[in-house]
Amino acid sequence: MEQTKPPRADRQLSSEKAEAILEGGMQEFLAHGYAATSMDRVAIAAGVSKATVYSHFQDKEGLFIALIQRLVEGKFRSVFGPANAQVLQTAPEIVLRDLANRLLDTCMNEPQFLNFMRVILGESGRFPQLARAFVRNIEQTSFKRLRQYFTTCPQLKLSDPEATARIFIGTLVHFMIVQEMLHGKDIVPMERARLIENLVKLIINQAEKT
Amino acid sequence: MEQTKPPRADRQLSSEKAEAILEGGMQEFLAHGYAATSMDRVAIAAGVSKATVYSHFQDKEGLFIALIQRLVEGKFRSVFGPANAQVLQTAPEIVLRDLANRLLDTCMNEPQFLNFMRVILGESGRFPQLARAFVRNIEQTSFKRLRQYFTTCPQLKLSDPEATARIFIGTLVHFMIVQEMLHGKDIVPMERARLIENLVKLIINQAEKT
DNA sequence: TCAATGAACTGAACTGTATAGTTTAGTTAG
DNA sequence: CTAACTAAACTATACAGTTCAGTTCATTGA
Repeated sequence: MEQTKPPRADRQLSSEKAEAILEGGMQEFLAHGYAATSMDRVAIAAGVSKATVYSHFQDKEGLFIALIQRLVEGKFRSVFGPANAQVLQTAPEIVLRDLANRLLDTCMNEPQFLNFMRVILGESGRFPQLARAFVRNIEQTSFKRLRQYFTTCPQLKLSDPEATARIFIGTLVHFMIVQEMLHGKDIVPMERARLIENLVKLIINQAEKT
Repeated sequence: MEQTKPPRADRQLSSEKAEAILEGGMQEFLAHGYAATSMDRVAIAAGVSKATVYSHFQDKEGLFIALIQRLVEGKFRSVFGPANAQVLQTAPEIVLRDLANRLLDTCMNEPQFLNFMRVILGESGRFPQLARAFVRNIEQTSFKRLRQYFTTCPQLKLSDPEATARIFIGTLVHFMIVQEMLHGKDIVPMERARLIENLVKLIINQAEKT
């Protein structure tokens, strides 16, 4: 078969290649971590020549940083869910339960999210700027949103909304880490709904008490 | 120096060398992660020849697994602190506050602990058996201990001690991850005592309510 | 309409270094 | 004497990053 027909003539646009490289780099880096990822495999995954990779990004570290920054600022920023508008009309019990469920759902529905967290946590010693970007874009945002809700919700009068927000998010994130990331589901089983129910009640009762 | 009993069946290798290799491997693997650690540097760190490393351990993966298993079962098992005996006489408020402080202290006092967690979390996708060993030896143990306390403490009558234990530990572990591991101290500052105070009050009030 | 230009890209070879793991010849110590 | 150990060389592979000759294609200019 001597055919060499190029089936499709792609327009040579630099930004499309850059996009493909970031996409291929995401696959590789999230699957194997920083050190175990090779630039040859990134180029193959991106469907691009190695030289093109190095014409768009300075080096392996530069690609990795650009890639993680992008994920932190875009793709995974929505993990902690957007706040609805008329939540203040709804009972806090329901709002909080829904929020918790949405937060944990997002981790399951984004299959890459667990690997993303693994890379962020595993490389947080060698790439502290990426860890800080994660905190700034994801943790801080969710703290702020929840504290805001705790502060403005008429039925809730918490003495320290910020600390309560930390307890809420911390409980759920740790649950996700132990059950999913560390494969603890069968070792320390716990129904998601049961944990959420207790967490929500703890906060509601606290508010009623004051 | 008293000598060890010379067993004969299998190969008899010096346990001192094995110890040194595990120690050197710990330094290297915890500092650089699995993929970025070289066996040459492990041998140098252990003060041992490379051939000796391979006579004690089958390969890099075998050394890594043996090493992490050991850390999980020994060195870092105490992180979540031993339970005292006469705690049941003390007010729960004080017991829980002390427990939380001890838990967070241990992370600071064991400077390697953060890197240990980074490796466990970062490699949990490629070494699920190590992640499970971590859950079995550290998370499960602390859940059990705290649930036991919640169940037996006369002043506390929690409706779900297991879930409450998860909330307690999850809040503290997440705090440690965000503030220390992800370098979030300056981005999302939070006094440790303030968080602990709120967490403890949340649980105490819940108990009084019932 | 048709070259001609030039920038983006390709594939493959290439450099230099690092790696996992083995082998060998020789040394130490019980 | 022997078994653990050492130092160093060695094999074979992989990697980051570069170079280069050649291809593709859109734009230009006549």
